[in-house]
Amino acid sequence: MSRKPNSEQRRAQIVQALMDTMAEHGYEKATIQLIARRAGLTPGLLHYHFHSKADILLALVKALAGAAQQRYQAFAQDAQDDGQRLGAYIDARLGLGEGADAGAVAAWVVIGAEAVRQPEVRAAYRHAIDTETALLRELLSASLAAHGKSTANAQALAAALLAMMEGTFQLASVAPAGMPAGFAAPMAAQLVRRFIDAEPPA
Amino acid sequence: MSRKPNSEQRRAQIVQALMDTMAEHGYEKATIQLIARRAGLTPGLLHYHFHSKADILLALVKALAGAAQQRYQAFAQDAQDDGQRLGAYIDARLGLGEGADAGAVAAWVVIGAEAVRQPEVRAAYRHAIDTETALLRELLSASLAAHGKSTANAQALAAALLAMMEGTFQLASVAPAGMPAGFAAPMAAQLVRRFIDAEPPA
Amino acid sequence: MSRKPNSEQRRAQIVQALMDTMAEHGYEKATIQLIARRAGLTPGLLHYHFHSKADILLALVKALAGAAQQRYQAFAQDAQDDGQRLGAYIDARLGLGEGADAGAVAAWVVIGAEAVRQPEVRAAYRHAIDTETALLRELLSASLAAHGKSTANAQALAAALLAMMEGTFQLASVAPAGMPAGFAAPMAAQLVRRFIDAEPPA
Amino acid sequence: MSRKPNSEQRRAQIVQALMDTMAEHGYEKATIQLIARRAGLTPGLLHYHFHSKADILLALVKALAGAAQQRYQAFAQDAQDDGQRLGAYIDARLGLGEGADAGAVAAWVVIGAEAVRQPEVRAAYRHAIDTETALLRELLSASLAAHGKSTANAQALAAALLAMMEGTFQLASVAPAGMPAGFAAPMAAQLVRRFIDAEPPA
DNA sequence: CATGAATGAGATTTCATTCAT
DNA sequence: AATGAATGAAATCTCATTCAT
Repeated sequence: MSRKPNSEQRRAQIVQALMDTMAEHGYEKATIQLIARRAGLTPGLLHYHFHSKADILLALVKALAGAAQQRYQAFAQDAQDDGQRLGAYIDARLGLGEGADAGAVAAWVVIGAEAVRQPEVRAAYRHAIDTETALLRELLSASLAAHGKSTANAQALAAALLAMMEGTFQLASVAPAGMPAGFAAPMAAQLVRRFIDAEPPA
Repeated sequence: MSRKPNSEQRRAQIVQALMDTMAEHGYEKATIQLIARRAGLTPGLLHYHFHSKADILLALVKALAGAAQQRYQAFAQDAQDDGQRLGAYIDARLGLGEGADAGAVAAWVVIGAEAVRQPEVRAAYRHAIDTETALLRELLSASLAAHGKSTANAQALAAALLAMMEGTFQLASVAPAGMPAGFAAPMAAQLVRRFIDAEPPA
Repeated sequence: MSRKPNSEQRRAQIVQALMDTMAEHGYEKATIQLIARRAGLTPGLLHYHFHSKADILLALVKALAGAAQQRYQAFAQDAQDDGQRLGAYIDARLGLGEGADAGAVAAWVVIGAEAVRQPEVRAAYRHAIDTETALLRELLSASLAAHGKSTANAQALAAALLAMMEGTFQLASVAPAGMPAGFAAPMAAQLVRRFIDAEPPA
Repeated sequence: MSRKPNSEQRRAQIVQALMDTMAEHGYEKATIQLIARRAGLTPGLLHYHFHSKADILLALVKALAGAAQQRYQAFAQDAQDDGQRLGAYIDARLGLGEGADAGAVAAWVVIGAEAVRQPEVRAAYRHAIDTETALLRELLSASLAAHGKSTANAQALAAALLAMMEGTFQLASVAPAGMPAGFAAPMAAQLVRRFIDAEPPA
């Protein structure tokens, strides 16, 4: 009798098409026409499933943040101690393993710039950053404590590490020359390890 | 008795207005009308002094890169050894001292995203990054050598440090909550110092 | 054992939903989606029961005209003479009694403007107006005759009175400040009575 | 050197074109394209001089209200007493003399319906109505007083008369059959005169 | 140098209508 | 009867760029 809803798939399809298009053209030049064409849909249908283009962007921000969380969960599954969990986190974010996606990274960079001007994007971006910072601080605090070190600098170290990650995404997207692919994760891990080793005891 | 040409002053005025406007609205929404209004000029005059809007953006990229160089020079003026020069660099980039400019930082973030899609912006952005990397590698190599350490990792460390800086700009522009203002420079310095201390000898 | 067709009920439901939506959003902005939502139906179903949106509008015009007729019939039921019938008419149109409906009035105003451009709406609107005029002229003629007055001006007086009613709907919908609620009917009645009293004898 | 501004003429030209187009097609179907074509301009230019289509409509409301005021002033110029001023007012609004404009009347009807749904139009419409009501009440009070009558009903009478005018515009635009052209003004004048004559003394 | 009106291409968005289920 | 996804035409609005003055 009634038609079977397929909105969820369609929405995911559209969000994915925005990501791909944005990675190539930026947000403004990722026109509804282009996104629709890439998704194999008509422009009108995009506005049937999303109120506005900005709404698709918000859905993408949430999708990327969620995917990052899942990626860490997958990487951390077999971790046995705090040090391994921290390593898993760094690998999940900076490593080249399964699921690394240059398009997603480029889209994330573009989102970071859109967050400068779109309040709603900024809020979603901040929420993702805050969640990451909290997780990272937790991991760092655990590692510091496991080595009998003070955790006073855990927050600042988390922020610095997160900044390094965001910056790595930026440089990887635009100026990949400087650092050989795959060096980011080990270097970040080493910086953290040496920092922790040199911390004063608790 | 010719009238004194004021082109250079006008161009600088326009570039500055683009920077201010971009920091608030992003690049695409920084319309010629808005830029002109902010500069106290008329739309037509902008195209008299610049061939296109993209040209103003390129001029801005170069202006910001040049200003960063100058800021380092000023900070390094009184440095007495390699360690102090490295500290001066970090302070010039991440410190809160004179000349720190939230607008310039936000504009730089937006430029980073435009570099994803505009080849000419990407080239100018890469050139700035490459110049920075070379300078930073030089400073790190000198510091490593001064401590009798191997300089093999200088390039990778330079890249990581640069990434941290770019990421700090991003987070400062959009999600300033995580790290207290002014903590970025000391934390970066400490990460570098401990890394160097732990490096094996040359 | 056939299922009972519910078309008539559905049609009435849809027409009512158009009226409510129009009173708030006007005709053009009363989209099929909005009307359907207000009726608790789906967009597709509206086109199952009506060929087009314009058709729903025509049905509404007729429904409102018919309701006005019924309202007069109900008010005039107990009238004993021509003067009471005329008073019943004025009360039915301008009074605040049972069945007065701000939404219907606002929708009628919107219909009046649509009649400016849609020939079919104009025809239906005119038909309603002509019917009203004829009835009103009849009532006025009877009252004039009952007072031994000439009925020569009955038509013009009917037109003036009808104009006052349409204008009252307009002002009540948009600028209700000027006249206190409930004053329209007595004032109209008084204007008519004094006009009739001052008419020359037949 | 600089270009001579012509915005005022252009704006007036555009407002006039909206009025003509609206009188024929209503507001929604008076597209920017149609208005531009009627004005002999390009669509882009309309948005250069007006922020939005709604802004053109607001300018039209004000222009029509202002024109009505001027028309009364012109008609009342030679009036010698209160009765003549009142007559001048009725003629200015309902008469067929110089400056009567079927297009303006139809546009005003459409504006009245737009006022139902657009708050800014409603505000401008109300302001015009309030101004008219105040003027009319003043004229009626003066006439009543001049005849030694109570002015207690001046406000209600003014409202009724204004409603009659608005309704006459409506019927003239859509259902001109009922009342012969030119009968509205005398009938309105007569209704008022007989009402005043029958009022109790002050 | 400077002005600001003008253009035109292209973007987002709306929406009545259709139709497979 | 009913659903709701899908379409495509058309609307408003934006904006870099041009150009007469």
